[in-house]
Amino acid sequence: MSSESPETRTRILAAALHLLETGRGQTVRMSDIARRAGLSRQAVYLHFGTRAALLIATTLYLDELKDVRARLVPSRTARSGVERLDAYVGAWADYIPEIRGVAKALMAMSDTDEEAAEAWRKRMEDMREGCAAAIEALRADGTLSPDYTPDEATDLLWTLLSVRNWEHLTLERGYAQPRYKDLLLRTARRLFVRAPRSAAR
Amino acid sequence: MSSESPETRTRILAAALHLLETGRGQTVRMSDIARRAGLSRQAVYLHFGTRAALLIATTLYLDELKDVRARLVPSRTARSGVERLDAYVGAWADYIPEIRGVAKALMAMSDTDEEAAEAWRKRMEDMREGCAAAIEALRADGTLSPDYTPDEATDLLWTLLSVRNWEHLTLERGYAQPRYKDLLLRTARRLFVRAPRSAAR
DNA sequence: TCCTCGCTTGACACCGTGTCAATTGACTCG
DNA sequence: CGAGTCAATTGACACGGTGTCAAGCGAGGA
Repeated sequence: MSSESPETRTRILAAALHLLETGRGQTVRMSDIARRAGLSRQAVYLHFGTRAALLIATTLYLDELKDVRARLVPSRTARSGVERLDAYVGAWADYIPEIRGVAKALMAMSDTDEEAAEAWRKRMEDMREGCAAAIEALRADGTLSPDYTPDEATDLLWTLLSVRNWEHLTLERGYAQPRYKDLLLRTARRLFVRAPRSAAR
Repeated sequence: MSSESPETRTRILAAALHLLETGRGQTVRMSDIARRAGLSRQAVYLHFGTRAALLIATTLYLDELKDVRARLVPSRTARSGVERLDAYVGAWADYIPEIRGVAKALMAMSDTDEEAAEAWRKRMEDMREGCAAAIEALRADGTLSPDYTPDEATDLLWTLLSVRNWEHLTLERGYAQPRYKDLLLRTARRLFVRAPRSAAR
């Protein structure tokens, strides 16, 4: 078995990642991903059984630590608490959604599916070690903001990466169908005064 | 016309709000809302033309300022920067998603639909005045954290309320179909090692 | 008595996800 | 060289939530 084609899988992941990241806010259909990967829609389903599977695999495919590391040095020029918050939120905006919601989701999972929860706890544990290592590297570089102890920074990073993994799940991002977007914009301005449409004609 | 039934509309909104807030993470179908309001699904569509319309109307139906005000006093006991961030994020978790994304969404709108964008800008302006008034009241009460100047607090509140209005839009929350939730949990643990399903049998 | 109007029932189109069956074409191994 | 394997293909279809349409019903007012 020479051509087990992990590279095809990678091509799919790259296509998905590209579409998800560049077309931010755009709905990404399975067929879009397939087309960009130069494959049929069904080929994607052969590799990843479901859309959910593909999305999760895509987030795991990210070289997350590298991506995140570039953002980890918070602005030292921010003066007020609000400004610091603002800078923080700005830098991490894409990773923040429902940080607390993630914890709740994990708890909920552990209630309903012990086996899956265990797998995830393991994964989170691994990730935490990775975070600690990355933070240690940052500290060694002297690029870690002195506002944070290594432990604090590890906490932050870990939380944020957890979110990165879970945001597709918790927010169900990308499940919406495209037509809703337009509908939204078209109806937004008139619906606040809209009267019941009594039997037309 | 004595029974123009604005109260029916309110009943629908209350039903939607209840389901959206209590069943957090649960998908809320139009039929669910209708059932809880004691109406048929079509009656809901008569009052609000689309799901999007209903969601927007629901967020506007909130007595947002009152709701938010209870949360506006940040923890004074938090010591480190991380802890303060943590307390902040915890308190506002439900309002935070994609704070920056909201701004982007507004910008995008102004590109594509000038009229709608103008209406929203107007609305945002109104809301900002409301925020300033609320913050002034908080300051007068002495309940506003001394960490924030009134202007800063107004900024914060306004941003957060903008998000509150837009989260349903930007995140398309609630559009997912329920079966995906289960699929997600069931497939999560096995898909990372999943091999292509070659022609079965 | 008739008409309006809010609401009902029941059916249907749309469309993205996920499934299935049959086929193609390349590659390896006897 | 032929058989078997396997990735990927085409084409069709079921599912289910949103949104639409037509016809009807019943209460209240002129």
